[in-house]
Amino acid sequence: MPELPEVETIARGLQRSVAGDVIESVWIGKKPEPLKSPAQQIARTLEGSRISSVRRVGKHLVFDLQRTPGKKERKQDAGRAQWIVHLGMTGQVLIATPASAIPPHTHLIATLGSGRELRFVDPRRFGRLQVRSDAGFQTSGREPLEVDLELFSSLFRGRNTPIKSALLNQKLLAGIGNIYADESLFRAAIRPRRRAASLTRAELARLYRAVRQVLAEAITAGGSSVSDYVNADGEAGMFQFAHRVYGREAEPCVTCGTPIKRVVIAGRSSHWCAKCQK
DNA sequence: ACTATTTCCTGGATGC
DNA sequence: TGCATCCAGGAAATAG
Repeated sequence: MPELPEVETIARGLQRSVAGDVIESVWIGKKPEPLKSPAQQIARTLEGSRISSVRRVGKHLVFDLQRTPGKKERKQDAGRAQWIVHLGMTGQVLIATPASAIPPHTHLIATLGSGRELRFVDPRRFGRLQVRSDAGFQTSGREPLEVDLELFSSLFRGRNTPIKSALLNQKLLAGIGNIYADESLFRAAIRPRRRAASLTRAELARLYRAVRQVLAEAITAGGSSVSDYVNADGEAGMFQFAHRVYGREAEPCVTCGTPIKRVVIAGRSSHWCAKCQK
């Protein structure tokens, strides 16, 4: 499941290998597509654009594009556009050669000036593609690795929802998904069902630290490959071997040996240690 | 204004 | 062995 560390890993790989390349042509599949913008508009925006950079915003991949400036566009956005990819559960953006077999559930192929292809593959079609004719894509949620403790704490003030749900809420923090929410709460020794507003200053400080630590370590490890996740070069990550609670139901806690519990919160499975987390 | 629940989607695992 | 059912979950939509 691509969350912040996985998307960051993909973005870095794409930035390294396709930034500066030009999208020459685009093929978009026929079926009901995982598109937020009309297919024609996506194709029109991508074709002929130079990829100036690829970066991550929350769980989104953002391709910054440079096009031949049109007359009607505002000066600051002259010729600028963006291609935004949300990978959902099973989405992949892969760099491939035209000769390599096209995997099932390939929804978009962008042929690059360098002769390679960028392919968007997504079996379950939870992913979403969109384009913009400016450079203004943003998320309302804050970047977990950029906020300070005070702002981080203020996001949870007055919220009666479980802290697990609050961590998953992309309008508060952008990029944390089920894996890193569970791992952060374990490291902070906080139970997932605790009401967000009930956390003490000390607990918020521990959670802040834990979130940053977990995300940073996961990025270093190239992300967690639990189901389909691979980076832009098709390689798996390693952080799944460092998970302390996620996916470890009934296995012994790495700290105290108590079997890890699993409960459903807000429709998501939550893994935690009843002895270590309060 | 918040919060909780439902829905979308398909491959892989499980059960009879 | 084969077929049906369940499960995974991000985020938008819907309900309360």
